[in-house]
Amino acid sequence: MVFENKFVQQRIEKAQLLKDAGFNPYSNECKRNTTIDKFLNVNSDINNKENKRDENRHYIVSGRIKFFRIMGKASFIKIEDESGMLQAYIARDNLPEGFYNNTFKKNIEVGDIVEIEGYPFVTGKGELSIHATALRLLTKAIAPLPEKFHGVTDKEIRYRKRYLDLIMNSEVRKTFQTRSKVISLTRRFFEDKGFLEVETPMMHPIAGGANAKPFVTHHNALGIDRFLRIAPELYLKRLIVGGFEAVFEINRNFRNEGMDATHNPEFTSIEFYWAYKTYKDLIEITKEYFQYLFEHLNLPTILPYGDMEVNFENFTELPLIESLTTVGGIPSELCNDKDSIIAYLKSKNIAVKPGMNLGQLQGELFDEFVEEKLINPTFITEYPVEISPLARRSDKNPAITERFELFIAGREIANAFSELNDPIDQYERFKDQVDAKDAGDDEAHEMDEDFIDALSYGMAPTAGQGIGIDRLVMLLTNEHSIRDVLLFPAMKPIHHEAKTTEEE
RNA sequence: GUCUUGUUAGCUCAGCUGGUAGAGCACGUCACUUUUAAUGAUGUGGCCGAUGGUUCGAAUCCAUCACAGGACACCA
Repeated sequence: MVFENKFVQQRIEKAQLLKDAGFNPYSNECKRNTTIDKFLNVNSDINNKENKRDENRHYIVSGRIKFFRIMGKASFIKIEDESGMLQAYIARDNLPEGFYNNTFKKNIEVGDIVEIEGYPFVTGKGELSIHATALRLLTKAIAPLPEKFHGVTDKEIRYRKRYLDLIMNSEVRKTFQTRSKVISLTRRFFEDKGFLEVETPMMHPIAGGANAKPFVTHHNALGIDRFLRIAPELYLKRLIVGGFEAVFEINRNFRNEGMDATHNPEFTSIEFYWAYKTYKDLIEITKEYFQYLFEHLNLPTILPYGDMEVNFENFTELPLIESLTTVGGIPSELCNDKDSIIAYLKSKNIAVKPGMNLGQLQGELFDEFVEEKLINPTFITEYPVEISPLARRSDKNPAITERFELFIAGREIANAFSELNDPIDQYERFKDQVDAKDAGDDEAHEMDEDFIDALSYGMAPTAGQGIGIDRLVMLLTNEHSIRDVLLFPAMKPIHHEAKTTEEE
């Protein structure tokens, strides 16, 4: 039963008593004329006034009751709206006859949403408050709020019932306000640079653009399966072929993989593609982008993240192979020899999968010995071609690609490269991926013939980049779980008894 | 996927080597017209995550399962 809890029952009764007394427990008549933060700002001068009050000022504020202190014939309550918290002084003799004793004290309680009419004054203890001349119930809460001091701390409740988390933990709202700002600033930044925001399909006939397992869904009318997209990349590049020169898309990707502190099955990224540019230009625009974000979010350029301090004034570039030695401390002579790397990894007790090529092994060295040491923003460049199936080869050295990944606080934040636009090279690389897939790699790419077709019409030299928005927000808000920057993170369903027995 | 730690009242938490459940907040009743987690008095409130087992007896011991947190593996 949904409403069987005794506290809920009690509150439903109170709602009925209010209804019987002529008060609609779900009234729609809102007369609010100011928000709480405005009230507090506008009336900050009250403390200097005679009697510390001004009965000529008249306000109506609304909010949820968070504290309720009855002191006999008068009470203090605190109400909270989106902008802040305000104390109200509710005295019997300032309210209609009988309202205080019969209605307010008996049937109004913590959790209810009310509207308070009155004038500003400062209490004996010095708190700017509203002196109520009227109080109206707007919404009766029939579920009791969690404990007023500790609030909700249980992560499971906080994620499953985010609304409760938001009611009880106002700093959580700030995280999501920051997230929202990051997204709108990102949109504005790229629009101001002349990029066009586009929307490409989320249901793909072939899941491409990344190495990941897709979700499968079904189109009934066509009788065919579709994949939820794992990346928008291949569609955005088709648009560059079509003649758009700067496009971006901010939206969700879906990957059918494990969940942990940095992975949610659906996550938000921005990908942008820029014709007649190279990854060098992307390094510059990325620096500019971070500067823009920090400026508009008012963040300090030396940003704390956990135990770390990240200096955002100091972006550096470092070729991957060089980083193995200078950051990872790996002897440089073994970094270009397969067998030496395998021996080195084994000597460090790291399992090496059979059949890895040189590029993959270098990537392995980087992941093991370098990545977590890159605290200040670092563009790692010159990725081996074997681990960059969609990136353009360097003209000087065909074994490496014109690519970078940006690392901050020991984590990858962005991935970018000059795009491969040679259709025959792309075809060969897809074929290698198909072979890998046949050999059991279920994250390898499939052959996307239409994409090859598109490239064969000619794609202007283009640079493209992806940034994981969730992880970026984690970094900027000093959060350490992706679930704390997602309003409704993915959670397993709770199996009820009846359902479990049914399944067995 | 593996390991590990949790799950007790609406919420935050106690509960010893097995003997039939405890606090604070909230809620009910009473007192109190300037409180700040208001205070004082008093009372109600529990299928101890689920299922099985051991035992005369299980919140407590064992097994399985569910969910969550953390770590590792994979990945963005």
